[in-house]
Order: sequence, then structure tokens, then C-alpha cells
Amino acid sequence: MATLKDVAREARVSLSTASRAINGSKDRVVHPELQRRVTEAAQRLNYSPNAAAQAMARGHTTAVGLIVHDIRDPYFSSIAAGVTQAAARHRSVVTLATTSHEHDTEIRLIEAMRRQRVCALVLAGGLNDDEAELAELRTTVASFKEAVGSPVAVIGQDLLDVSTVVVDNHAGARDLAQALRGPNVTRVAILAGPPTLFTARDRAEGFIAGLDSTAEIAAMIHGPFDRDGGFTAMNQALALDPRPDLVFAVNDVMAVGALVAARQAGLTVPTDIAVAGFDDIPTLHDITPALTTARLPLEEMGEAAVRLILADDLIDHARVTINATVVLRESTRR
Amino acid sequence: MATLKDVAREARVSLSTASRAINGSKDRVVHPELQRRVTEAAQRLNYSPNAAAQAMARGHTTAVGLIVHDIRDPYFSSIAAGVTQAAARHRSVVTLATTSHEHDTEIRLIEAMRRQRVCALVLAGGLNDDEAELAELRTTVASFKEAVGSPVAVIGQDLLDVSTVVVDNHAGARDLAQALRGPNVTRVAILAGPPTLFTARDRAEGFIAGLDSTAEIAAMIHGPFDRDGGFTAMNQALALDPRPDLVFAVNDVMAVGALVAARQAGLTVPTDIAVAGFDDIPTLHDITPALTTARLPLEEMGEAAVRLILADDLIDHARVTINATVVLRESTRR
DNA sequence: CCGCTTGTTGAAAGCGTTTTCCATGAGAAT
DNA sequence: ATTCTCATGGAAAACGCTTTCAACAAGCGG
Repeated sequence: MATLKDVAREARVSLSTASRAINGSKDRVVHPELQRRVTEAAQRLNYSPNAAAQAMARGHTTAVGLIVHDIRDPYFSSIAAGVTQAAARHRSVVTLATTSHEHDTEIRLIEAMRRQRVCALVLAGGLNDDEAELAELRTTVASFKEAVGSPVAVIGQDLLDVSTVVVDNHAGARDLAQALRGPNVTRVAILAGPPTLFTARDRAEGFIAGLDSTAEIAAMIHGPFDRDGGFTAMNQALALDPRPDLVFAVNDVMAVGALVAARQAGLTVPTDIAVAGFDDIPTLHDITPALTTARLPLEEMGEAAVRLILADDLIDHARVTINATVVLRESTRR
Repeated sequence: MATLKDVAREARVSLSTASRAINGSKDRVVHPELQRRVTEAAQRLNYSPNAAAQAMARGHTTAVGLIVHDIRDPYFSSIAAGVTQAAARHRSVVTLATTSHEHDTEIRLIEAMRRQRVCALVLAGGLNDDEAELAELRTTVASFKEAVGSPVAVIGQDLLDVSTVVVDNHAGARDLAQALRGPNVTRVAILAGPPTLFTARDRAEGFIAGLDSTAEIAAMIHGPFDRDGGFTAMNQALALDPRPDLVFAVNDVMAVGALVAARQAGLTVPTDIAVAGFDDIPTLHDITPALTTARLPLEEMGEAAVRLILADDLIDHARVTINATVVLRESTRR
């Protein structure tokens, strides 16, 4: 493996000149002739700079860390796409880690990102309303920021004294509910996801806030935030008597589970019961009936997070608010 | 940011002892008392080792590189999940990059991974049957292997003189076709994806090989490998006269596009026309009608790739073959 | 023709680790 | 008591780069 020293020797210049020639140091010009000699030598030796060594010398890396719960989840993979794209534009590389929804793992991963001295860190998993968890997250993140000196961004709730892509789940769900108001929505069930997950809770509460005051909340059913969680919760909702006429699942994959449960119960959506979700996951667009939902610009959110922490004029605790837009489709059509 | 030197000073031991105490160097024991002093000092100073410095000193990093075409694609995100999990077990971190399906970008990314001196590299994108592209990929990969000395694994075709998770697309598609044989399949159209993509081609050819010899191949329609590609191609297939009675899309997302096209044409699947896909993407399980497909253990494939290149007894050009299993569902039921 | 500025190069000092190699002290063997 | 091991600690040399700083040549006005 050729080193810069080899290149310098081959080009018959000093190490310093070689370094300057290779990555065009600012406020310093190298003579075109030497420039050429170095470039050619590098080519000849198939030289490639050692990022670790550069990181050492420069005192900072070029890797941005990204922590998600589960990269298979289309919600997270879309965000990851936005993050990688934005990072690529900054000629940075992204280091990905997945928590599997475990708080302890998340803490461990932040530590790992700290070892890596990532130049920026994006926390994309939603926060839990658990004082102990939040406190631990706060100290870990603070310790990261203080020690590494790199900016951190979270996507979701503004609870952590770091830059935040604030997702206005409440308003999105409220708008969705308002758009659904009508004579056909009198009894609604909410498939509310994990009780402590802010994202889930904000959506559930927002939806309730947007409902007509005459509408009755038949049930708030908690459960896992995934497809099977939606399926199970829906079965409980369907057991209610009288049956709800509208079901709001706090995310699209749960809504899909709900759709399946309804179908298996012999019910037709939306005729017998209406279903709405949240997120507008592209992969789920072709589900039948098409899901009414609140669209979140997932990729943009990833890009926004990177913009917040790789900006030239870095702000300590910057915020960007992301709004969801209501998308009415078949699953709630009467 | 506390360095090891600070820890050593705080613990009143030498740098060497501190280093040995922190990461328990082999064939060397440090006195329990000093051990304790160092650990406590590290704790007190909130010390975290600098991965870049360790990489320098040790001569190798702990990051495995992963290159995919598009992380939003559930195919790739599942593989990524497998890779991150397996890497985590090896206490390695993964560096993710996306090509956006562009060959030049892929080359650039491999170079980037080389700069990073990743300790292993996984190429998850499928290969193209393009001599120039393949040649460039070969030299870039060879140059990577030679210069960095890290193993490389590709997931897909065994064409690159590196360890390979060989996906037996041909056999999978053939089995699928065989399972579908019957009086109802007389004219089949194949939504064949990009003409040069090996993965797509192998699946198309395998499917043809598995068909009854009396069945007629009405058309091989090429196009993009995604949902819209499937949609467009399906519209062409439906314009055929007489109309095919079975359509095979070379992957599930294309098959979903095809389903939608059929529905929009007023046709019922599978009554009017049967549709089959490939991959068995979990997120698409609840599409109606449920897709007949060939299941690929995507996550396992990612894990297998990592196992191949992070194994203790590294083999130069190891191979693991992954077989698809036929899953018959509603979309081809008569 | 001298001293200055300007433009460019090279020597060397880090950056934070690991690891080799030497030194030292304590028992064990003689 | 003397020599040998053995166990363990520390000094110092890498690792591959960037960057500061000094040096030097050339061009300039005086």
C-alpha cells in the first residue's frame, strides 16, 4: 500500500509538497510542474489517502453517524436515503447503526459513534416518554457533544438540547382528523402504538383533537408500532360493540395490519369501516384499498437533519419543522 | 477530550500500561491494582478511545463497507439489516453508501471505501452484463483488494474473483415456473427488467426454462427494475393479443406495478390473468391479491456476506449459494 | 546593488494509539 | 549467595498524514 511518503519520493518532492498537491491545501499554491509530478506519481503508485491518518492529522473525521431502530422499516430506510444523499453532497461518508428498538443498544451505539469521532450524528429513532431513558439519553448525548465536539441532530421530538428536525405529528394527525370529519365518523378507535412513544402519542392525541366534538373515542388500543401490532390491535377494535366506523392507526404499517384484520373479519374497507394511517410509505401505495394517511417527506427529513449539522454556519440547537400533508384515499372514502 | 495520555497521567502509570489496561492486550498481564487505577481514571475523565488513532496504530480499521443501489428499496434495506447485525456481532461498525444505480458512482464509492480502509467490503448491487463496466469493476475491486488487503464479498453473481453469496436466481425462477405449470398457463409474458442486469436476466431465463414446453412466451418486455417499470411493462403485456394468461415480473416491486396495471385495465388477478414476482418482500405481503413469488432470505444473505469476509479462517474466493423457495399465493390461484 | 516583499518549498512537530524492546525486581534454582 | 527466569512496567518508535515555521529564490523599488 503506497503512502504519501512513497508518492513524494517518486515525485522527488517533499512530503509537504505532496500533501499540498494532492488535496490542494488552501492559501498555498504548488508549482504546476510539481503538481503534475505529484499527481502522476500518485497515479503510478495507485495511491489512495488514508482516511484514518487524515482524521488524526486534521483532528476530525468526515463520517456522519446515523442511528435508526430498524433499517428494514421503510420509514427509516427513507430517512437513511436522505441522510446518505445529503452526506454524499458534503463528500462525507455515513456510518449506520441499528438499535433494534432497544434503549440500551442505542446508548451503546452513541458511544460507538463517539469512538469513531463522527463529525456529526443523526438520531432518527423516536423518543420514549420515560424519564430514566430520557435522562440517560440526555447525558450520553451531552457527553458526546462535549467530548467529540460534533453536532447532533434528532429527527422527531425537540426534547434533547440538540438540533432537531421537529416532526409536527400532532398537527398532521389533527389535520387528518379534520379532513375526515363527517356524518360517517361517530365512533373512532385509535390503534395507538406503544404508550410511551412520543411519536405515537402525539399522533393519537392530535387525531383526537381534530375530531368533531360529537365523535366518540371508542378505544385507544396500545401495542407494537409495526404491522402485526396493527393487526392485533385492529382485532380488538373490531370486537367492540358497537363497532367503530373509523380506525386511525398511528402509522401506515400498522394501518396495513388493520386492513388485513378487517378483511379477515369479513369487513369491507371503507364501506363497513374506514381506516387511516400516517407516514405515506411509498412501498405501501399500492395496497388496496389505498390508504388515507398523512404524508411525511421522509427523505427530506433525513436531508434536513444533515443540513442542520453540516451547515457552514452551525447553530447550536437549530430547529426545522416538518409538516405532514393529508392525503385522502380510498380507505376512508364513503 | 481526554486522551489515553491523560488517563495514564491521572492513573500515574505509563502510556503503555494504560493502553494495556484499557483493551487488555494479549500475552500481557497488568497488575490488578494498576488495572483498577486505569479503569477508574478512564471513567473519571470520561475517556473514549479514538478509533482513528487505533486504526493507525493497529494498521486496520473496524468498519465494514456496504454499497447498495438504493437503501429505500426493501431488497437492499433487508440486506443492510443482515449486514449491520452480523457486523455488530463482530463489534464492527458499518459504513453505508448508495450508488443510485449509477456505475460511475459505484466505482467512486469503492474508492471512497478504500480511503476509509474498511476492513471488509460488501457489494450488494447486482452486476450488469456490460464488458466495459465489468472490466472497470474488476480492476477497481482488484485494486481495492490488493491495496487495502481487505476481503470483498458480492451478493449476487459469482463474476468478480471475490467471495460471493451466489443467489441462484435461475433455479428459483425455474422452480417457480414449474410450480405454476398447468392448463391455465399457455401464454406467458415476462416483465424482464433491465436487459443487461444479470439478476433480472437469470430470473427471466430460469422462468422460461421451468415452463412447460407447450407454453408460449408471448413477450419479454424490458424496462426499469422498479414499481413503475413493472406498471409500464404490464401495460404493454396487456396490449398483446391474445392476452397472456400468466405474467412473471422479475421482482416483487415490479409485480406490484403489474398488479396495479391489471386492475386499472379492469382485469381481475388471478381470474383474468395470473401474476408472479420474485424476492418475497415482507412489506409487500399484504398486497391484494397476495403475490406468488420466490422467497429470498434477504437478511441471511447480508449476514452470509459478512460471515464470508469476517471469518476467522478467511478463504480467498469463498462461495455460499442461496436458494429461493417458491411461495404460492393468491395471485396465481385458479 | 541592497534590503524587502512575494511566492514556494521542505523540515519537523504533532495527532492518539499500539507494540517492541529494554529494564527492573522478585523468587526459584543451583 | 549467585545466577536465571519470569512477570511486569516504561521509553520510544512507529502508523500516515497535515500544518506550522523557517528558509530560500526571485522580483522589486530605491
